[in-house]
Amino acid sequence: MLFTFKDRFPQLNPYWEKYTALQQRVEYPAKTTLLREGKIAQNYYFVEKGCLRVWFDNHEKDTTFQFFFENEGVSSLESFSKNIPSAFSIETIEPSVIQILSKAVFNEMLTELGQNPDFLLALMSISFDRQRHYMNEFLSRIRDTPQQRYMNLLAERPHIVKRVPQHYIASYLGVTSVHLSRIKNQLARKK
Amino acid sequence: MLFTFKDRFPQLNPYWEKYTALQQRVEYPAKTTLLREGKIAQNYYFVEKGCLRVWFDNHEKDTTFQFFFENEGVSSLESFSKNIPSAFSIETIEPSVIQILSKAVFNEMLTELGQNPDFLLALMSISFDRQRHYMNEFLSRIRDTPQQRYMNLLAERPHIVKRVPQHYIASYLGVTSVHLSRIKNQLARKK
DNA sequence: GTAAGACGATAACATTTGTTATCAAATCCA
DNA sequence: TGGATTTGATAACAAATGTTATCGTCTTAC
Repeated sequence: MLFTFKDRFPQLNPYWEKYTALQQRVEYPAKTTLLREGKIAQNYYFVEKGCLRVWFDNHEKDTTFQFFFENEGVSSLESFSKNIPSAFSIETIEPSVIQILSKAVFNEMLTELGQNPDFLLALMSISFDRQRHYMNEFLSRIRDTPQQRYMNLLAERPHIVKRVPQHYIASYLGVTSVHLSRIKNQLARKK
Repeated sequence: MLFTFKDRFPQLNPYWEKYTALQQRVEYPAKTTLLREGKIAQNYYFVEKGCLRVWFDNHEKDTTFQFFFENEGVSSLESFSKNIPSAFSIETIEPSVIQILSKAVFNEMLTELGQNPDFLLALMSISFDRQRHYMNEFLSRIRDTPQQRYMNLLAERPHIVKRVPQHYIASYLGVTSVHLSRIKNQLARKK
């Protein structure tokens, strides 16, 4: 699945710095697809400025399941490492500045660091964290009403609600944008 | 999460046989709780005869997310190995004969086999399989309508529909038993 | 600067699913 | 065996959510 590297394991930062130099820095306009569902991931993307969303095609509608902002990184780890088609797409929401780490550089990194226990432990830990993250995402979809999910988002990650257009929020909550409008209306009324 | 051992890795069966001897064999009536959500798992359960369901409390309702039949084994691996409260309950559906592997024996096993790469690889592989399994379960809940989920179940695991009471099937599909009746009615009509 | 498109609110209506209640059949158990 | 419980179907109604359409405002692109 997805993974995020930088600053999660400070002991790895020296290594990271070395490979940071090998990254490409690219500016993309809004709504640019970086990775298309069904394609094989070739890069790891690190957000310097702007924001991304990760989504999959759900019978013609789209289901967003994560947003990424400055200083967060993302790839389809499964696709990236096993050369299998990605289960989701990654695209920019705002015009964004992205640092790209290519698979070639990543593989070089793996070769060099693959024997380093810190590195392997970091990889595993990242992998487990992501598993837990997605498990909780999905559980929340089953347990909570869209309204509860929206209130959680407001309380815990208000920056998302501020920066992301409402129909993507709706797609993340699992409802239509019309219904999200209703939810906001109800909440405003209650106050 | 849950995990299943036996026969998935034939190369481990010799080891398994040894510990099989240390299992307890217990008969339980129907609807007996083996592990209660919130408690710390003390055992691994292997179904010799009968069937189990795994479920969690979802705002007073129950959400079933897996069934286990003969020759399948289950525990809350996270709870079991990290001594944290289990996220779900395990209970019998039919009167069942269960083989119990205690945590003490499991730990002994770990000590003895923890250096065996086959064993470690097997553990990791089992863990990844389960992750994928639950990911797909949850994805199916988001992507598919209850009717599609029911048809999948009929097509892919008809034994479940045959043996498990309908309200558990409904809880597994994520609908009320009343609605499952409606779904069955619609499907019958179409034929 | 202006036209086109994106975004968000709202209304009217449709569809899906839940809730409660009732009934009949099957099963359990004492 | 016979009463209690479980299981499953169905009806009537309620609640949640989707669909389509309209409108006003705000952005974006040229």
